[in-house]
Amino acid sequence: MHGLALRELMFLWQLDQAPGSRLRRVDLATRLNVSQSTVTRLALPLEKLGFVRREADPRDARVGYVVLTKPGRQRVAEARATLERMATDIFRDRWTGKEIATLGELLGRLTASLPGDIDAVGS
Amino acid sequence: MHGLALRELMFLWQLDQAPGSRLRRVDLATRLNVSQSTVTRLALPLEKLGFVRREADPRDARVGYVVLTKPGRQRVAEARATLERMATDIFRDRWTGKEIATLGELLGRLTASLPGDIDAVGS
DNA sequence: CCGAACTACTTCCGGATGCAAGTATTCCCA
DNA sequence: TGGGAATACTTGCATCCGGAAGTAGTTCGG
Repeated sequence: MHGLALRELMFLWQLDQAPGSRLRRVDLATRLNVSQSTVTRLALPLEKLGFVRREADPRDARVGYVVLTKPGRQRVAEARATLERMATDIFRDRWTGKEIATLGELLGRLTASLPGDIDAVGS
Repeated sequence: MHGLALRELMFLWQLDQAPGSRLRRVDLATRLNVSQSTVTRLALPLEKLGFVRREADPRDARVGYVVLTKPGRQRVAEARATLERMATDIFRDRWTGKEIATLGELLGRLTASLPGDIDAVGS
């Protein structure tokens, strides 16, 4: 049918980068910059597809881990590869390494100096 | 209660910049980078608040203009002022004019070279 | 002058998301 | 050590949005 939505790839990718391929749901939410509800809802289909699996914490019954399965890791590798190809196509022959670095640095500083919510423009 | 949402300000702002303070709904959608449905829905509350008014085209009965009213223009001016204060606060003492210019130029080139839809990552 | 193609707009539908409320569990201190 | 505060998570609700479908009107070729 189709591949992963970008946000699903980011979801799996974070797990792939995490030690033990596992993350608490709160931490995953933080790293993805989304709410906990979103993590809950994103996880469901990925569990059904067998890309992630739930695990409980033996010490703290509140926390639920999301852990990347073997098929999940395989899937991330493929998706990352095609995403990297896309990125390469975008930048090759149009951007120098220095320009990319500059953009990255400026964007980092910009997000750092931005307020959390600029949605409401005072009356 | 509260002020305008950012997207409502952009809506009114586009009208303010347009010749005659009026725009066809399609063109407004294009300038705001949103769908026509969104323009329809955004316009409704703004009409009720009296910031914009509908007008028909005498030549073409299909098109509906959105035109900025006098209170609307007043409101845009206020909101723009506070938005500019916010922007000034963000950049002052942290960014040089040259850095802002560089960021703007790089972002422009980036969006120009980006594909429309990168939401699906091929299987 | 007629109908097909096109255009402008609205409405309906489904997807995505955050927040608030609810549940369960753990922490901490008086 | 008992109970309020804090934490992790899920679910319900409201909002926002784009695309498909529907309506109305215009254009153009034959």
